[in-house]
Amino acid sequence: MLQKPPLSPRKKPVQARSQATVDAILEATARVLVDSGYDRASTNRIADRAGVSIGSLYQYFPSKESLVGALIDRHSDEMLAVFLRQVAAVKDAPIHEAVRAVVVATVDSHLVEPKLHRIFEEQVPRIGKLAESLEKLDTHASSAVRAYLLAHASELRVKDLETAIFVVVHAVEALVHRAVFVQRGPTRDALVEAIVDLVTRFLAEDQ
Amino acid sequence: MLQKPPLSPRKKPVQARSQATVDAILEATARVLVDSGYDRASTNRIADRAGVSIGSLYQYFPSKESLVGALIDRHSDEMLAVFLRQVAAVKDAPIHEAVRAVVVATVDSHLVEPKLHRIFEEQVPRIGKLAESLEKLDTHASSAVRAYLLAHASELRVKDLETAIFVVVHAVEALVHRAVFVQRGPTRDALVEAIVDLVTRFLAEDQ
Amino acid sequence: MLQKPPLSPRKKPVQARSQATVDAILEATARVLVDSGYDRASTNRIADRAGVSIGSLYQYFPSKESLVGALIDRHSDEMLAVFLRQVAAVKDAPIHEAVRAVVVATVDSHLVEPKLHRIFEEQVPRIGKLAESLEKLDTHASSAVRAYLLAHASELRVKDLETAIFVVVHAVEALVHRAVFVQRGPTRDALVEAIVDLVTRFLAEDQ
Amino acid sequence: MLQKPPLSPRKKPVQARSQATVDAILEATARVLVDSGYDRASTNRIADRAGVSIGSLYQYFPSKESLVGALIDRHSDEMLAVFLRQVAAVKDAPIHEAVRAVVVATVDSHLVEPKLHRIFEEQVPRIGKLAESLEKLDTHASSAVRAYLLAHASELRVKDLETAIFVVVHAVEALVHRAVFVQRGPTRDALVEAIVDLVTRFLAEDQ
DNA sequence: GATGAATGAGCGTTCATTCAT
DNA sequence: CATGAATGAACGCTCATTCAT
Repeated sequence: MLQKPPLSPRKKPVQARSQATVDAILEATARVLVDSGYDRASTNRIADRAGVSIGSLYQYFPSKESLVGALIDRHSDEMLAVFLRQVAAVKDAPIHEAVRAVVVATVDSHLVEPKLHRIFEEQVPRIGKLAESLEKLDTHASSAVRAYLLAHASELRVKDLETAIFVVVHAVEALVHRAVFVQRGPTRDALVEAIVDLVTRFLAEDQ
Repeated sequence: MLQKPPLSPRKKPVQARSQATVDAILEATARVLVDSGYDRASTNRIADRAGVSIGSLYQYFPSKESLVGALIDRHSDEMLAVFLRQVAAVKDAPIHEAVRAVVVATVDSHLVEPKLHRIFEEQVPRIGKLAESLEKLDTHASSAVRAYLLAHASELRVKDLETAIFVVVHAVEALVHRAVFVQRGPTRDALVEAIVDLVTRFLAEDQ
Repeated sequence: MLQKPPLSPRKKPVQARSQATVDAILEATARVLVDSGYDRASTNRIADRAGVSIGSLYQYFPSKESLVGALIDRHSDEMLAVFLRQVAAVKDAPIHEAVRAVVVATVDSHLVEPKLHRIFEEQVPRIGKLAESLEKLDTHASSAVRAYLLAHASELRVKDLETAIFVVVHAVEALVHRAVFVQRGPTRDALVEAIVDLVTRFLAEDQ
Repeated sequence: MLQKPPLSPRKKPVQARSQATVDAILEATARVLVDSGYDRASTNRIADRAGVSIGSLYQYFPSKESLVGALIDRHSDEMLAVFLRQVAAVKDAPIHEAVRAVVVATVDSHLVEPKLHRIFEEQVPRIGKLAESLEKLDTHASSAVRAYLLAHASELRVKDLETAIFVVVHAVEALVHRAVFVQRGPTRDALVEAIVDLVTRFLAEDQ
């Protein structure tokens, strides 16, 4: 379901043109969402910005929901790439270091297109297929965390692994979201330290 | 709930009639939001459901935003009442017990009108005045937590109190929200235990 | 149809109260019209400003049209009073002096409540009974001019008196309206001179 | 009136379809205004009458104001064409003849679509952008008069040219409007004679 | 395929007017 | 008589979607 790098080279020219159109539409969607917000992001406005007719837009995306869903998917993939790259580097590191990497990676992934991400989180209704798209990131992040924790099970103080994953992933995500987007409250650095502390103490005994 | 002491005797009967209408409108708003979601909750539909003309609705609420905002305020007050009542009971209790009370109180407050709460969290765009209303609960919950932590500062291992409050309040809220509403994931009881553990270890040394 | 000074003193007390209410409503109408314009001057807003219930407003005025019509009548009476007082003073004066008096009187009558007058002229649709009310001033001004011209017929160069009256009254009115309200164009004094010149040359031979 | 020289060949067929729709909408606007008056001329009614969806109306006119403004512009252009054609023919004629031509041209221009013109003058509120559109005719008529008077300055008795233009244009317009639309009063022919007399005596010495 | 004109249900909101109290 | 809560038709306008060209 993810569009990975060009694995199937057949019909490239046609696909290349199509892909360019699709990209233009998705780019326009992102820009209109950021500029106008979800409620005022009409498909006509998006087609205009993409330099594409509204008819063409509907050729590639059968509904507004599918269009926004595709953009969310694309954005999730980008965030996930940032997250996984950083987390992969510490897959053998001790817990404290790994936790810090997860928190920082979460922050960095939130900085990919922060305005767009904020609109996804705060304006797009979590309904129908959009809800699924918006959950995608969690699911994949959970997998990465699961892999690490399974490999380091002996160092953990928590017993119920699935619950721990759930707690860690969602606590980190919620706190980072607020750290990145909400003005009031502690500085971002102070928060990162606190989140690392919170999660580390939860997962492992003091060494 | 009306007419407590005769402080302002003028317009009392008038107000009673109005209040009934206002209540009917707010009730209808809640029901329509739950049944149809925020996007399909039109003011005309709400007025219909309230058994009231659209004109009456606009006599009491100058805009859809103000109507939803009023309902959010009302709902926040109810949740807050549940939360504060339970938290007040442990204001002198040791940290572990207090944290458990906070987590359980958060869960209970989420069960006041869970479907409505979910709409507020997941469908109402965090924009303009609605954003403020949606923040109300956090602000008040933070105050309660602040009061407790200030009184128990000597027992805490965290130094930066404001950061700790921020972390605790938002982590608990985000995790409870998911515990209550999202089907996949651990059982609610397991989660409550884990959240208590997470927060307790963060705030205080093992005794 | 004009309310002249208290000619029928019976039932004074009752009428006094009613009259006070009516006056308050008319005053409020004038103020709301000036502040908000005709389109946004709702009967509810007017009743509010008058410190009177909407029900009472409709007790005295059966429709918005009748309310605005009454205000136009009242305003026309005030303008007419100013106009007639000044014109009466020159009823035996030579034409040039009389014409000047008419023009100046027209200007002065436009300054009674200029903002209100402008709204009557530029925003109130000339439809139904309102059209009649708005014509009232013309009719009475024409009568005054007619009386003068009849008395000075021998000095006139124009033969068709009714046509002359029509031309004089409406030309003066249109030009004075623009002189008073429109920013672009000549200064008011220059215009007054020109209007006097226009009308004098039209009515009489140079002496 | 379309497609004169092939200057911009792109979108020509497209434009033709659009232009037909725009024309239908403007025509319907004129008819609805005449039939129902400005206040009852709703955009939905106009779209209905044009045999076009309300959405199409708003594709071409972003607001009711812009729609009525466009119609006023179109109508002003038509009136102006009639006026200028007749006035141009006498640009070298002596004053008396030129004045007569101006008055007759003003009458004729008022007969282009008299009912519509009356609506514009008497029902459309002179507010915002509509005020500008409604002034358009005056401005252009003034220019034509200015050109003539400048060319014939030596024959004039008035010294202040701008004031004279102002007086002539607005007096003629106001009187013609009444001559054409108001039932009571002198016959139209008598009025035309009187207006010509009024203006001629004002501008020039008897020859 | 691409185009963009066209659609129309539905939205939030206003306001002259009525009528039970 | 006065009140003001209640009414509801109607308004200007948006936008996801369709379909003839």
